[in-house]
Amino acid sequence: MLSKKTKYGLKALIYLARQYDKGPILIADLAQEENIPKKFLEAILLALKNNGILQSKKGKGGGYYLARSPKLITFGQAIRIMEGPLAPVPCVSETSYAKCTECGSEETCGIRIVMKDVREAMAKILDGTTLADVLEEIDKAEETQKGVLNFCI
Amino acid sequence: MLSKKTKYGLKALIYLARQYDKGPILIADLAQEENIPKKFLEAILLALKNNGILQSKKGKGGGYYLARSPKLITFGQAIRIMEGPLAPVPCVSETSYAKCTECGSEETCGIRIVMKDVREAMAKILDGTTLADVLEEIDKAEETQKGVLNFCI
DNA sequence: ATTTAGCCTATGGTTTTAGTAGACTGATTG
DNA sequence: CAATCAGTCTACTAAAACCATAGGCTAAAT
Repeated sequence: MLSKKTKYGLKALIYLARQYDKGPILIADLAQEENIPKKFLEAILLALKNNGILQSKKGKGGGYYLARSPKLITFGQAIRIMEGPLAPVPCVSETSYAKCTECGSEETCGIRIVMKDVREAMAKILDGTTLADVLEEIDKAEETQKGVLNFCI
Repeated sequence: MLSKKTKYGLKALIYLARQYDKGPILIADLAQEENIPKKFLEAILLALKNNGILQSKKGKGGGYYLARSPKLITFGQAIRIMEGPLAPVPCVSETSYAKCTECGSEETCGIRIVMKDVREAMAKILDGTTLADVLEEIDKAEETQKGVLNFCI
């Protein structure tokens, strides 16, 4: 399960993606708009900044904004920053491999064999989905919803 | 990341699958063989028993054994018992759905749209992989390893 | 110089994880 | 029947992770 931190972070990124090229957004506004504790959000955005996803401007007219186009930021990148590696076990992680403590031979570990597939399936989706993709999917879903609504009326 | 509890549990299940129809296995033996703290393993096996994956016999000649054929026990079943739902967010869980706290409209939530795909991909693998499958894959991997070894000699 | 708004450090509460201890119960066997 | 064996139950603890909150510091704009 994703932590609240990660969910907050993803919500913030989607919000910022929608406001892309509209200049810096205040933490306070973002927090209020998305119902996220302001101080907690500060820490999250800072982490995303320190990892190159966001940029910030201090002082009046300041705020946070995406470091690059929504087309170039993926869910995978963001989740790894906030939640850690995607891999269910460290020994199948591409981005931060580590030997499993007392897991005899790596090649013949049943857990590893299965989890390798799981990691790959997750990575394929999360590294293949950009913020721009998500905005598009949200818009599509909203259109569908509107259709349902009209149908009901 | 899988918890140690889950890894221990999976290891135990694979071990018991290999010993299937060889009668009950002692917790103590399993713990020693797989390097798992005995008391911790006790609790794990009990949970797996209470959820219908394992059965046990008390007294002399007792121990634990699979409740049914390794072909009928999947990784998905076991992981859900020890780790909880596969879904990254509760609102896409098939086995224990729950509304996400303050996630406005479910249909148009960007996080949900993506995580629905992730859950499906994971479930497809984990619910499609039985203990019997894993044993087979391990054997295959061991054959390959032996080949590598012979080649080196 | 003052205000604005992000940055940094510290702290606290709650929950989960990992593990331990010890008494209890049910089954077997001599 | 009693001794022994082996799983079951209750309780507890230490450490880590998670979810925040408080308050002062620093950089930028006017």
